Amino acid sequence: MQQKLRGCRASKNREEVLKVLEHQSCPVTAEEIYNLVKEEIPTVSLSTIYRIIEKLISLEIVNKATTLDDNRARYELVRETHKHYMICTKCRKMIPIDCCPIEEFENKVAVETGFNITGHKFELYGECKACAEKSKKA
Amino acid sequence: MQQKLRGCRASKNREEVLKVLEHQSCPVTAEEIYNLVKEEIPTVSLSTIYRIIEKLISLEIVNKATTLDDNRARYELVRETHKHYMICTKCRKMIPIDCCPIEEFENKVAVETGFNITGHKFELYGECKACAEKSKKA
DNA sequence: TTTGTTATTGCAAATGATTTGCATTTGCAT
DNA sequence: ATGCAAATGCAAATCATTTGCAATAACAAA
Repeated sequence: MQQKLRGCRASKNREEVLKVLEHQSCPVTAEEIYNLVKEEIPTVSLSTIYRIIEKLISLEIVNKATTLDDNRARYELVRETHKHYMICTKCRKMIPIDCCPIEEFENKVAVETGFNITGHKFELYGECKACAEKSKKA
Repeated sequence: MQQKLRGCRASKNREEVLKVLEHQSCPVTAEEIYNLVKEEIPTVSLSTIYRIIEKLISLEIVNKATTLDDNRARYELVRETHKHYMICTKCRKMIPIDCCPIEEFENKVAVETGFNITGHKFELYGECKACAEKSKKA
């Protein structure tokens, strides 16, 4: 991680944001990051979190993602293999999906359309097991 | 369209919103709808547009979509065959893609995970032809 | 270690999209 | 025509995110 931070000062806040992000298995909101960082550094402010995230995004260390009908952005570390998620429309839980059906499709579309494709976004929506149980009982 | 509107009153504003949406080939923002409706009904207010959209979504006549690092929601009519888009990261233009690689994948994931999948969202990002030309010249 | 430059920070206020309260108007069933 | 609930316009509220500014901290150079 560190080697990418050229031109930046190693602030305590940023170190802590990175530590928090490393422990996440699903994308988190700025406020969630804020609350987790605050446990270690109580004086941190939310705007600082936003500025750190902004910088990490510009360094391509962090990804921003928005989710259908949730109007807050979520962030996650850029990893070697990117992930997709199933999102429960009831409890909003995000469950990672292992594989990605898009990559080969991208090539096909690129050839057919001449569009220079650089990325994609893909999410599945539905009801998770736990919520399905609940609605059966009710 | 009309038959779905049970329990609702046929207001002029809603008729006009539906008419506007029928003429779109790509999802539009609330403000874009507002401006188009205002051409016919100058007294309409933006909050009314938001309320009409909300109702149309709950009736499953309209879909809401958010797009990568664009913080305004976009709306489109639910159609028999759903569409996906390529989005140019430079000019923000949305170009419809004909086919959908997700549907068969959905079934596979459903079986493997027990997740009851009801829908998905999928977008491609890249540079459109026009923007590619421009950056070559520069 | 001290010093100077500049990135980083906290705070409060600004912004932009969307939502809501409320009093008024309208559609439609009776 | 009458009454009631849905729909509306307006202004104010809300929520996530951004920004201005003055104070602080990191780090390179002396």
